[in-house]
Amino acid sequence: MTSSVVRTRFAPSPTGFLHIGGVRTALFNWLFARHSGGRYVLRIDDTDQQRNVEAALAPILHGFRWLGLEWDEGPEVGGPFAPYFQSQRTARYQAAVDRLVASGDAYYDYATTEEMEAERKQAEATKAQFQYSRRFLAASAADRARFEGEGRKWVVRLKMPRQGKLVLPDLVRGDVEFDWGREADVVVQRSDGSFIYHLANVVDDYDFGITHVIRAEEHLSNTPRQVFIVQALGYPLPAYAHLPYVAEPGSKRKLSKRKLEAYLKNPDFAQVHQHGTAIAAALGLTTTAETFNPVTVDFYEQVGYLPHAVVNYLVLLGWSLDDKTEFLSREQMVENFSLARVNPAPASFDAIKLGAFQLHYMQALPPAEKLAGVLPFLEKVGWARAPLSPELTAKVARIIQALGDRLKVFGDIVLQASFFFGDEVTFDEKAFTKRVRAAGAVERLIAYRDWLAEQKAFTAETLQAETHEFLTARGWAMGDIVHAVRVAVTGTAIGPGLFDSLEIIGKDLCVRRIDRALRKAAEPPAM
RNA sequence: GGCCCCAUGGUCUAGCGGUUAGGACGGCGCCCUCUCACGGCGUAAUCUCGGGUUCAAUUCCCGAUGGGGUCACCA
Repeated sequence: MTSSVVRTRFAPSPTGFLHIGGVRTALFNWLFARHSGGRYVLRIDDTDQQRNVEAALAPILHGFRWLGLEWDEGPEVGGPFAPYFQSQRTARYQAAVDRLVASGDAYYDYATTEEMEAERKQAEATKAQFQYSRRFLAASAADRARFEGEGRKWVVRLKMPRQGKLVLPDLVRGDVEFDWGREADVVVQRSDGSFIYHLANVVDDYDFGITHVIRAEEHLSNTPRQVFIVQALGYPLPAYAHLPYVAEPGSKRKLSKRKLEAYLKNPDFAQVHQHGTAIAAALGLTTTAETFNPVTVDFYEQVGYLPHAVVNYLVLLGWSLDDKTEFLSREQMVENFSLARVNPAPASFDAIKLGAFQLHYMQALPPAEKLAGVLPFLEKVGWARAPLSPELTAKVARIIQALGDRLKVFGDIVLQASFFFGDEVTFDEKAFTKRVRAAGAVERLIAYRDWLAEQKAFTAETLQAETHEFLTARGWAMGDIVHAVRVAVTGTAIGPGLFDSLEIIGKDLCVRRIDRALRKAAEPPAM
């Protein structure tokens, strides 16, 4: 299985969610393989017999595809070393355990959990370093028969060395040293016959010809036992690179998808979450902490981020090209990526900064692509249905143009363009009070309404020019009319340029909406 | 607690002995302006501490402190 070609892997367990930290690790594996002209493998760690592996895996595979992190071998694409599911590879693990036992590097152990726990407590009490006595180690068939006669159950443990040091070369951290004597005789096969991750992991990496194990730092402490298995089995040692983990917003603790509540106390994180939630609400999506969380990539797809913005943000979390490059194309990333430039310190997740990348790439997006990106959202709220008529296409294109940079994510369309669709408009009461009920506003609004109804060329450009004349003729300023008209016509005080809005809405509807606002202004304010 | 890792502004980072410590996000101020965004200009803010080594330490070494990871019949 030795190969001179670089082979990396990412091994998600099918949990149903693609964690942003996991994506960063996967991205670095992907980039390293692409940079080296190697292969990137996706392996599924489903040793825990879960029920709906397929259902739990689908969103993860979908997320990777959305981000453009295609795998060369793995689920759905196959490959020369299939199967890529751990649950289907147990024969390989059994063979490895048998060899380990045969060579004396592992043993059947018959200690009960309680007995093991007692030894651990004992060591703790005397402040001694815990080291299993191995008194239930079965050295022979006779031992096994005896223990089993006592009704004991076996487990297979590694017989770890109790002397010497392991010097582990790490591509990110340099040499890391461990004392073998501090490593426990960990279980590799459970009493039910199933296998522990570390064993499966080593066997799979060997079987798949993985040359570089690039994973998060949390695995560093577990590496000695894996190295022991590698060596006992006579496998070549892969190169290791332990990446810093992605930390919580505003903290250095490891990011976890289970702590949404806590992260929402971070104002920046909360702001991004709230923006997404508003879009989801407009789309009628039911959102839960599990399915709708800025720690999960799903969130960004649902809200309408550009995948490359997410990738560009993530590649810079722990890696940099130089002192000033912020925006990198996929090609630049592949060309320049190196493990040597990975920063060993953890980096906290900053959703606002991700938003800055999103804005940048959105601004650079050609109008046709914006139109395509916005379409699914329009369909979801029922403002449009594919295929769009030429008129609707033109209207949406015009709206996107008018929205300009206000359209930060595709989902913003449903938040910011509602008054361009349908007849009725919902008035923002605060804005209505401030702008329409203001002193003199109604009179000016009536005058403008009558004037507007007479206008022939109803384009933003001419409306703006003509409005100026309208105002100077009366000695009014732009501010005297614009705010009330905006609220009357769009219902809200914020939005695209007023004349763009008037043009898109059209004369008749503008007049009707102003009339409605005037009627509302004539009524007493609702409490 | 043991072991291991880490340490430049609030955040992401550049720096690999001599720099006015650079960039980005965010903040603040001003400008632009029909609102909101965008944009422009400006501005504040960083080398955790203590010892060495050296003519010279943010940079190299040691220690402390702080932060974090990991110690399962989870992955």
